[in-house]
Amino acid sequence: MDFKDLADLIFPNAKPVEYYEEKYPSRDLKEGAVVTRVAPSPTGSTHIGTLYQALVARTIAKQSEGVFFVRIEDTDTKREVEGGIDNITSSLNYFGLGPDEGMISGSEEKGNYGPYKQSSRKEIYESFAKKLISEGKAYPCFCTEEELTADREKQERIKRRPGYYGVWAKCRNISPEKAIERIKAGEKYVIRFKSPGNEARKIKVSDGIKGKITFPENDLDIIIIKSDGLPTYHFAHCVDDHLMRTTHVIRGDEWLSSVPLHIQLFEQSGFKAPKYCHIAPIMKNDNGNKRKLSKRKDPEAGVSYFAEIGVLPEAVKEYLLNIANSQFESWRKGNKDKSIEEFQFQLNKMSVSGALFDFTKLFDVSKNVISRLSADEVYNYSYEWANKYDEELANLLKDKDYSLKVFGIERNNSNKPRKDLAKWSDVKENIRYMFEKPTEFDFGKIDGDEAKKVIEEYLKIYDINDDKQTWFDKMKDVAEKCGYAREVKEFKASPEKWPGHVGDVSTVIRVALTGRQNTPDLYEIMQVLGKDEVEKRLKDM
RNA sequence: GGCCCCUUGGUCAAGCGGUUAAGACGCAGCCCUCUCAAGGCUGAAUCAUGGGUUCGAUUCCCGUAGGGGUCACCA
Repeated sequence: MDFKDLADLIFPNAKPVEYYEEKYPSRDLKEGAVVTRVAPSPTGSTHIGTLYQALVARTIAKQSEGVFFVRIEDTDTKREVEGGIDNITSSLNYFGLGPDEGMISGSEEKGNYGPYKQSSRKEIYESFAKKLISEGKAYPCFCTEEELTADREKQERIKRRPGYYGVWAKCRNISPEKAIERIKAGEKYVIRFKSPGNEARKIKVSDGIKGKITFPENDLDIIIIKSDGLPTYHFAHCVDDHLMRTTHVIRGDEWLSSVPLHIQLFEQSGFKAPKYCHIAPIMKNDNGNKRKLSKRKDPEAGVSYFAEIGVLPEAVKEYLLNIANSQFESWRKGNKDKSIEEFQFQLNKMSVSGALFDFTKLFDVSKNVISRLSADEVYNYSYEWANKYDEELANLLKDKDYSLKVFGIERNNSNKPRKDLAKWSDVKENIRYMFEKPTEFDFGKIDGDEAKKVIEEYLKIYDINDDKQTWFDKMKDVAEKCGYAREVKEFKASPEKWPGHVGDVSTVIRVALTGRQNTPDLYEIMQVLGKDEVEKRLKDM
C-alpha cells in the first residue's frame, strides 16, 4: 500500500493530468504578450474594485497583444447569489471591459481554455489533487471542525501561532494504509496540502506593483479540497491559472499574504508561478479612518450606482485610470480626443497604498468627458438615462429637434464647450427653463419697477434676427437709456456715476427669461427660445 | 498579538542624496466686450516623528507613532 493506492481510492476516476496539459497547451502569443484575468465571485452586485482590477488587467493585456479573460470563482456555494454571474458580465460589458475569453453571461462562455466557471471544473481539480496525493504532497485529513477549533484555542492560550502546521498537523503523517482504512470505514475527510515550508526561512518575491517583498515561508497545510469536494481558492487559483496559462495575476492586495503559499503550491505542482501584481484597494474616509469601500455602507462601491446617477462608464474609467497611473492626467491633457486605450499604462507606476475615493475629482473628470461630446450624444445619453431614471426629464426631452438646440448652446461650433454637466442627473435642473416658463424671479440689484422699465425698453428694440454684436449693442443701448453704464470697464473706473452697468441690465432680461441670474450665453438662449417665446416671456413680466 | 505593506498640501500625487519640493482636483483673488460654467494668471497649503549614515537628507538605515492587510472546509 502506498500513496498511489490512497490516491486511487480517493479519486478513482480522475484523468491523468497529462490529459489536461495537452488539452490546454501553452498559448501561441507574441513575445511579451501578457495573459490576465479577472476572477470574481458571483456574490451580488459588482464591486468597483472588481471593475478596477478588470480595467488594469485588460489594459495591460491589450497593450501587449495578450489575452484578458473572465473566470468565475464560485467554489463557495453558500455565498453564491442568484444572477451573480450575469451581474458581473453585464457590468463588465457596460463599462466596455468585455473579455477575450471566459464567461460572457450567466450561462455562456467563449474560449478554448474553459470551462471558465470553477464549479464546472471539479474533475480537473480532482485530477491535480490526485497527482499530489500520489506523490505524497497532499493527504486526507480527518480532523473535525471541533478538533480544529479546540486546537486553535489552545494555540492562542499558549501563545503559539495558530494554524495547521508542524505538530498541530495531526493527520500529516498518517500512513497511507491507515488512511485507506479510515476512508473505507466511512470517516469524513478533506484533502490538505503537505507544505514543505519552514517558517524560519524567508522567501523574496517581486510583485509587479509592490516591488520586492520578503515573507517567511509558508508552512501551513492548508485545505485544497473541501469536504463538499470543491477546491479552496488557493488550489483552484493554482490549477486554473496554470492551465489557463495566465502570466500575470492582477488581484486585490488582500491576497498579498497568501503569496508564499501560492508560490509553494505552484512549485509543488510542478508549475511555473505567474507574476503577481497586487492592487491597493480604493478606500473611503470613515470618520478619520481609512477603510475599503464597502458595498453595504458606500453606494459608490457598487458599480451600478454610477449608472443610476448618470455618470458615463468612460468617466468612471478615466477616473480610475487617474488613480492607477497619475501620468494619465497629463497624457489626457495632451491627447484630448484620443481613446483611453491608447494610453500607455505602466503597472509599476501604480500606487502601493490605497487611494481615497474622491467624488469631486470624479465629477471633474466626468465634466471633461461630457464636454467632449456632441449635442447629439449628450441628447442621446441623457434621454436614455431619463427614460430609465427620471420620467419628468424624459418628458421634457421628447421634442428631439428642440432639445438638440438646447444641448447645442455653447457646444455646437465651440472649441471650448461648456463644462457644467457632470452627470445626467444634473441635466434637468440645468435646462429646465428652456422648456418651462420660470415662476420665480430675483432681479438682483435692480428692483421690480426698474426691471419692468428695462424690459419694456428692451422689448421695443428686440429683433430675433440680430447677430450677436448687434444684440449686445442693443443691450448697451437699453442700459444707457435706463441710466446705467454702457461699458463695464467705465463703470468699474468710476462706479459712483451709475447705479449699475450693462451686466445688471442683461441680468434683468436673463432673469425674466430664465428665472436665473446665471445661465449660459444669453444670446444663444434667446435664439433657441425663439422670437415668440422670448416676447411672450418678456411681456408676461 | 504574529507576519507583511504603507506614511509628501484637504484629496490624487511627481520625486528616487543637492529641486525655489512638479502637476491635477478643491479653495481664495484677479483677468477675459453681459451673468455663470470654462479658460488664463496669481495665491494659501505638504515631506508623521526621533535617532543615525553623509559635506548634504523628502530621498538610504534603525527605532517610535499612525494607518492598512492577513492569520477559515470565504473568496
